[in-house]
Amino acid sequence: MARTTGSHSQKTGPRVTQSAQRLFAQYGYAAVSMRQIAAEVGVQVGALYNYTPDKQSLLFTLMQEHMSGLLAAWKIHQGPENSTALRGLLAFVDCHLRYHLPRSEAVFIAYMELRNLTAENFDHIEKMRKSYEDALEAIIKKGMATGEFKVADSKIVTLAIIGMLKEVSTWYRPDGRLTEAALIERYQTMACQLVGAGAEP
Amino acid sequence: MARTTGSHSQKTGPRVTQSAQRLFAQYGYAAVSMRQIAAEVGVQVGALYNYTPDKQSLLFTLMQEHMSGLLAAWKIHQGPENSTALRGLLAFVDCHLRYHLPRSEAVFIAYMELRNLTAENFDHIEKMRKSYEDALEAIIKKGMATGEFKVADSKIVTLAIIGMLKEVSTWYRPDGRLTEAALIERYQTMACQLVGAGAEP
DNA sequence: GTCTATAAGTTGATAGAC
DNA sequence: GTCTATCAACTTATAGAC
Repeated sequence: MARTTGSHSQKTGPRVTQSAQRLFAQYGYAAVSMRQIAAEVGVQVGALYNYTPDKQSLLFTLMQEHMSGLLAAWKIHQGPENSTALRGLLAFVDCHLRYHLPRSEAVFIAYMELRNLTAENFDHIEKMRKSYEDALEAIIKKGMATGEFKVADSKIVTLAIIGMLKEVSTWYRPDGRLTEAALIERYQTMACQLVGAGAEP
Repeated sequence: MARTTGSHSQKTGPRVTQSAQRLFAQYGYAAVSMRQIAAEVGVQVGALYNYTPDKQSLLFTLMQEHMSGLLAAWKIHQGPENSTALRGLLAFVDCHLRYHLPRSEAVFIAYMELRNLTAENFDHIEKMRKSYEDALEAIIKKGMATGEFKVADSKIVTLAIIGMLKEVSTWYRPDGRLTEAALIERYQTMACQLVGAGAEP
């Protein structure tokens, strides 16, 4: 299994992705050069093109995998179809925060770099974002139908909850005042207040 | 009052600012070149430097004026010191949305371009942002003290309300389904729900 | 105040040696 | 798989003519 001198293909690939993620999150896609990424990985710039066809693909892959992971997490986490809307809402808040809080770099990129995607890459990501939003709105509408929730406008409340949850990623630190569990509980309470649901079960 | 050929100083200055604002909002600070701004203004690149010492100042001025305007708007809008916390909260939501909704470009820049500020420029803007956040938290704490609000954690609720309000700027369009007044009312209601206040007065 | 020309450096991406 | 060398195009900012 002798390899060519200097071959590290089992390691360099992931390192390229990780370095791109870190640098894009810190400085922004447009402000980061391929040479900076190469330096972070520890190779020369030409070597990067063994792992990505171009800079744009690096960004798209990061965002696409982040959103796929989020939708997959929700699919697993949402539980049975016949549960109550209240349980669905609590699960959504729980799932959202558990997925986002340990992924601050990917979250930052996902929200900040949409405009640096090419048109077709943007459409792809936007569809995924929309389907996530729709998952929450479906819960709200269900709760309105069953009478569990008292909501004037499902669209506005959906966006308000999403906004409230997104904001957490801008300040949360793992070593902060609140544990993750305590934080989730507070946001579950606030989500319930926004939909006019009594308390937690 | 004869002017030098090609002199348009009374017009070019504002146009530089406006063009920078539009382009930074659309493509991001790092992705926009001074040549692009010049082209949008309708001058050659050298002429821009009659109006700004450098590109960074263009960004800083835009953000600084946006935040100054916001704080000034709140100073006017907040009303008498001895009013109720509930009135204060309603005024805050009203003021926030009325200021932000017609300024989508400046809002976008203010939230997206913080990391492209130099360290000292960032500190300056961050202080202003913090004082705005503090204004809301003061209202929440007052309501907790008077018993108007039932809130477990003033910091978290402050951030949740800010997050909910910020999110509006990502989708609001003046020609949308809801009038500005109707929108404000819905967000006032949701803010009241988050602080555990009864209804609007 | 605006222009053109220029400085000095960076960019994304490719070709070919090893 | 990685390197070096290279490309053409682009970057911010300045100098000096008009």
